[in-house]
Amino acid sequence: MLVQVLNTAVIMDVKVESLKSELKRVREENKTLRVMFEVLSSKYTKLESHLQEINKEQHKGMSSNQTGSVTEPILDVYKRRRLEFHTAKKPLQIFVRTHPMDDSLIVKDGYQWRKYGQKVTKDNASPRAYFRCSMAPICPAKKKVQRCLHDKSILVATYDGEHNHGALHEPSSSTPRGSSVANQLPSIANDKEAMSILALSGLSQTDRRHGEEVMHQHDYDTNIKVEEYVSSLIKDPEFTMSLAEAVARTITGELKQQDINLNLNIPEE
DNA sequence: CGTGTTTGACCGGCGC
DNA sequence: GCGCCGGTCAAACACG
Repeated sequence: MLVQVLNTAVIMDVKVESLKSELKRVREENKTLRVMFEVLSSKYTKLESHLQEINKEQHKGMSSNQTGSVTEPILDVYKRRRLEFHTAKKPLQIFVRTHPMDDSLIVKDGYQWRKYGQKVTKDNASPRAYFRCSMAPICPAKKKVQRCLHDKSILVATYDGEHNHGALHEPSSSTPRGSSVANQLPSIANDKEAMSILALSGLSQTDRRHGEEVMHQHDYDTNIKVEEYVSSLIKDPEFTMSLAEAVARTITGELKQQDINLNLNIPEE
């Protein structure tokens, strides 16, 4: 009799444990799906407004051009715009969050840069620093670094020209000069500061993990594409806002769940 | 002394 | 033509 009761208790314990782990798994999945949904709905809203804009333009075109010329179908216009967007030669911009107390204009990107000028521009009180690549004797690559107008802890690096040399400079054990920009050599793939680019946009833990996986590939071209994509997302206030809301909701949701767990006496991980 | 930074001067494009 | 402004040059300076 006693043995039977004990057996039942053990079976119940096992069931409770499996249910707890299942609950944990579902909670994690739910969290991920919620963030994904927010991202998707944000993109959908943006696309919808974009489509409306195109429709308006097409109506304008039809009313101003009613002499019988063939108007471009909406989808063709959209395809053409996408093509224009992707082929447009705009300078690459990356955003790097630095320590608030750090007032240097140093962006660690794996290349060796020599500063050749500094200017205060009209649109931004923070000075803009000009750098040239010093890894190769005649490398045409240049970059400009300036603090963000709205957030002084963010550095905006604008890249011009392409490097005419291949491999990135590996971190050197020797440190020739303390304050030199040339000492900023660590590869972007291993640089936590570079990863803060991702943190800027308020991405979910899942997205950050994905970002880290991508950034750990030792392929600079891929890194540049990721940075381009991330910086375009950062520049989109709608995306940032909806993500911030999603994260806030996730956090409040978790707090509520903790309350439920306390009431049910379920331990939180 | 070599290498990199700082900073005022200079140059060229652009708008009026 | 003129003035503004961003980008570059180069002499002076700093540092190890």
